[in-house]
Amino acid sequence: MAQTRRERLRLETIEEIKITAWKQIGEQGAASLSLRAIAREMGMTAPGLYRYYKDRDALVTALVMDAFSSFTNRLETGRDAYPVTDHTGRFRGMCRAYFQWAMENPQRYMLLFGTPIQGYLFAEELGPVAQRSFLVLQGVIGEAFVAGKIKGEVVGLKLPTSLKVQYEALRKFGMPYTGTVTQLALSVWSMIHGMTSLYLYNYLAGFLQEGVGAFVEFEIEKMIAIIGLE
Amino acid sequence: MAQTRRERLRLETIEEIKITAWKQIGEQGAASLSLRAIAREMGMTAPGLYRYYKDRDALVTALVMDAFSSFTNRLETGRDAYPVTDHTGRFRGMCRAYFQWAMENPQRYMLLFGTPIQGYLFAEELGPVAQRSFLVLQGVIGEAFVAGKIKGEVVGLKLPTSLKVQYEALRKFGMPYTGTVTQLALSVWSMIHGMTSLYLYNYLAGFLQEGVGAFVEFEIEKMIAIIGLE
DNA sequence: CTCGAATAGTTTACACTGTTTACAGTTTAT
DNA sequence: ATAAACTGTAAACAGTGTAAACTATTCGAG
Repeated sequence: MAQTRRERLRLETIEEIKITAWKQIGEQGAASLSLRAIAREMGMTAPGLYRYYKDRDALVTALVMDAFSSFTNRLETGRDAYPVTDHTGRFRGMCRAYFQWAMENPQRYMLLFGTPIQGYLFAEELGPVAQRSFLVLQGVIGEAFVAGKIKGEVVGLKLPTSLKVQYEALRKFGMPYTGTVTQLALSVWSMIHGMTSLYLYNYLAGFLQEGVGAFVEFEIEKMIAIIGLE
Repeated sequence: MAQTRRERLRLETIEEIKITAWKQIGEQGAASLSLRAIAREMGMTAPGLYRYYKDRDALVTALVMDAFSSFTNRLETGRDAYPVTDHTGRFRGMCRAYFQWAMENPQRYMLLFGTPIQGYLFAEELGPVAQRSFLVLQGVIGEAFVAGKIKGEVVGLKLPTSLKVQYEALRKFGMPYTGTVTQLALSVWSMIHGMTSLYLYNYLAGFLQEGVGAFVEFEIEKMIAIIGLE
């Protein structure tokens, strides 16, 4: 017997807690997430939740992990809409997926990449999950690089030795690509994240009413041109 | 008599509240800013603070405004370390100032560009102050453009009409530069903000221990090269 | 200088929050 | 059937922001 009745109920409750939490985050933002409100909506008392999560931070960590895998899955889906040989398409698909996921899940994105909530410190177990999403980006660029499809002048720009040293050190810990690729990936990530978060925090609203999509599209094409993706 | 005794004390108290608030934000982060804690440290009771700020949000707004002007001043100082004819220098100086200010005032930066705290909605009176900091960036690029010192191919990339239309509409509201300049400025802002916030939120720590400075420097030079600043 | 008004601050109170402890009820395994 | 494990509640503690009532101080005008 794989699963007793109680175990099943337990998993369902854990799920219901998270669903209720996301619902409230969607309605009122991540910062005002309240255990008591969750319990209230679930028809139970607040201390009961402590049977499922050690404390508020543990719940937040679980939410962040779920959000990260949803996010990463979306990046992969966007990438895989194009064949493995179409490096430009895969890059474009992934970038679009990034921004679209953020637009559809603004609160979730802020939870991942915004100011840590209420003294919430990045939990230990979160590292690997967070890196997985970066690996998608790095992979797209890395595979293009390996295939010789990155022909922009940026490749020529010599990395300062201080950076090269650090990136090379990472290779001994399993980093699969060269320093140039890592630098490019971090650069692209910064750009996409910058556009996304400026948009989500309403700093672009004064300049672009409905044209944010066009702005992002344009900048994606610019990145492709700069990298020299083929 | 320019200022009565009571008026002087009042201004001093307002100042002391803000100083105390910044002290606590620096120690424990912006999210856990507490009126009661501020009052406690000042040797008074919490409701007393309401004589000076309508509520917690009003205090936050005041803090954000102060932070913005400190930030903007720093950008201007960084820019003005180079003569008006040295557009590249001014751009570089401003970018460096941006990142350095954020590194020295991480909590302040997060307050400006991070997730809005506790249902705190961007206050009305904040718009102009926020835009002033963007105008510095736009001005540096705009002046270079006017002087014909932007010779990169990006200038050639044709803006989609949907974007062009929006930027041109802004010109009737006092926007001093062309659409190309605005697009470039928004792009550069996205990049710097992206690097800065990824760094501040510790997402770069896994890749770059002490080398963040080198990373940012490198990307600044890349932007200069891409824009074709001379 | 005196008196009424404005201001500054305290006390008290309310409605929230996360969390702990002690206890009761239910389910499971032996 | 019984003991152990688990799930939940009730009560309580220490925080929080904020409102109302009240007191003490300071100010400007007569």
